[in-house]
Amino acid sequence: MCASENTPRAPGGRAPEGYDKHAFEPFAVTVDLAVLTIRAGVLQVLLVERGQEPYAGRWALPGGFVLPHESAEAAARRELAEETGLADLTGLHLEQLRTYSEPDRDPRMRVVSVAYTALLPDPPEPHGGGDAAQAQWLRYNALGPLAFDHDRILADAHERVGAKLEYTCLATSFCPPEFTLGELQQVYETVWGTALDRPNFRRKVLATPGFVEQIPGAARLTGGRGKPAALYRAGGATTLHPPLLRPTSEGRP
Amino acid sequence: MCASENTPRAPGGRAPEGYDKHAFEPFAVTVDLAVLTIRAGVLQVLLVERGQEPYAGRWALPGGFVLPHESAEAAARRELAEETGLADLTGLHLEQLRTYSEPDRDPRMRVVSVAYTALLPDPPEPHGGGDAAQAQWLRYNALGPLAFDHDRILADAHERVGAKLEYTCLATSFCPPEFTLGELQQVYETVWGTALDRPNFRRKVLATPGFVEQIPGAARLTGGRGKPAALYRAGGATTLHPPLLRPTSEGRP
DNA sequence: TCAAAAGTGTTAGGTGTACACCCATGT
DNA sequence: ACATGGGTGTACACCTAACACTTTTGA
Repeated sequence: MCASENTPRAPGGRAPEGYDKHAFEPFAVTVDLAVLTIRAGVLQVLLVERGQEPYAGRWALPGGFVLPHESAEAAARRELAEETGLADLTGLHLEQLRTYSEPDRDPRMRVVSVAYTALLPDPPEPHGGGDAAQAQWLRYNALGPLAFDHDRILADAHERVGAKLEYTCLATSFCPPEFTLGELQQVYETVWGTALDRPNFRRKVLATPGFVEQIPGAARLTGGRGKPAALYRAGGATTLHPPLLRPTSEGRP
Repeated sequence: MCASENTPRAPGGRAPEGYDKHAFEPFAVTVDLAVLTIRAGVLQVLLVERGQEPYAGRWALPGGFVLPHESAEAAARRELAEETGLADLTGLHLEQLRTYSEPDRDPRMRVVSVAYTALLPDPPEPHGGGDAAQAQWLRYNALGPLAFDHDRILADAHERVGAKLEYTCLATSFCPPEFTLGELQQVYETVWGTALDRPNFRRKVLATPGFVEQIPGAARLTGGRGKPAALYRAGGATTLHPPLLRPTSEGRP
């Protein structure tokens, strides 16, 4: 609820009379970013190395404080720009994941963090913008334990992205403006960790109106060899009907 | 992120040296509850009437402040118990929806709210517990505009619940411990607002292992007339494979 | 005997899966 | 030629939707 007169229990059981902004222990509100990309068929995550305690030397998700006059989403967008050095975040998919609020998740103070998932096409080299600590792409597999509860946040992000690939057109967010169906399929295979049947994948994608649209006449050689692949753009649709379910989707209770 | 040394921009651009807890404008962190139930085939929402400005006289979602030493989920559970007067929240489905953080969503101060969706079986009469304002069940349709951004929160909750009915066993959370398949179907029909084919619904549910399990020998008359319906319990499964898609699921871009 | 609600059967058409096959290109 | 990756065809199992039909109760 918003600050209301109903059950207006400020810490200590007193009502926040007149909404004295400093009458109770403040919460810090931050954003955490799970930024994913696919480079060379490998799922990669943007991480920063911590220099101080706690968790000094560990990798952590990028993020930062939400400023007084911005929304959490605006904060996420700002932090992402600072961390990657990217000026234009066009083609970026940014989506709220969930909020993590365990009282002891940061040993120093009470921090409530709104986590966001961002998907980037191609790998913009993470040039640390100015004062920010250098951010780096690391393979999603082969990560030691991260700082704070960031392991869990990252796992939640991965799970969410995997699920949304099934029933949305999200996969194109991993792809550059022009891509082949093979590249699109590789997104699914990389995130899901399973191989897909190429002919069936192709039919499924093309049968979904608005998922992709072909760029007439364009083609590109992919592996140096083989038939040049037709190029596609992301279409206008956002949802998949019917969904593109992962194989062996049975038995995941 | 947690409060870290990376981009540690406290309001005003200064780093929060030593994490002075009062060095910056505090955020209030609250929870909002979208509590849904189905009574007599009608979707109902638990709401409280506001007595003070802003939005005096309007209906609002129940909720309250997150206390310093509890998680947002614990706060949601506590507020729900206070608001409904229910001591045992067994059989309750409580799930984080998303976080709303627009800077101007509460005109009095900066309030970041973590919204939760709760589903209750049957209608526990909302006996206002002690000091809390009286909460009431209102029909989901036929709601005037709510206070704050609660219209949007409620719409998001409805959308989320509708979507989760498709691929999870969530529907049993609307039902009492023992229910008929007709009642279960009514949950789907009420939330989705569409009629379903009874024979096919029945087969679908029974073919999903762990969705429901029959109580041997038990039966109940439902409409005063007609054949008594067999009774079922919720099973152990949580996900539906394959999903139970809403009809006319096409063309929802 | 009829209406109402539960429950069963049947069938036509669509969807997903698996796999065989052809096409274009570089080496 | 042959390997490599793109693209097409096809057959079969399965699922779904639609609807006819039977069963059990109260009025």
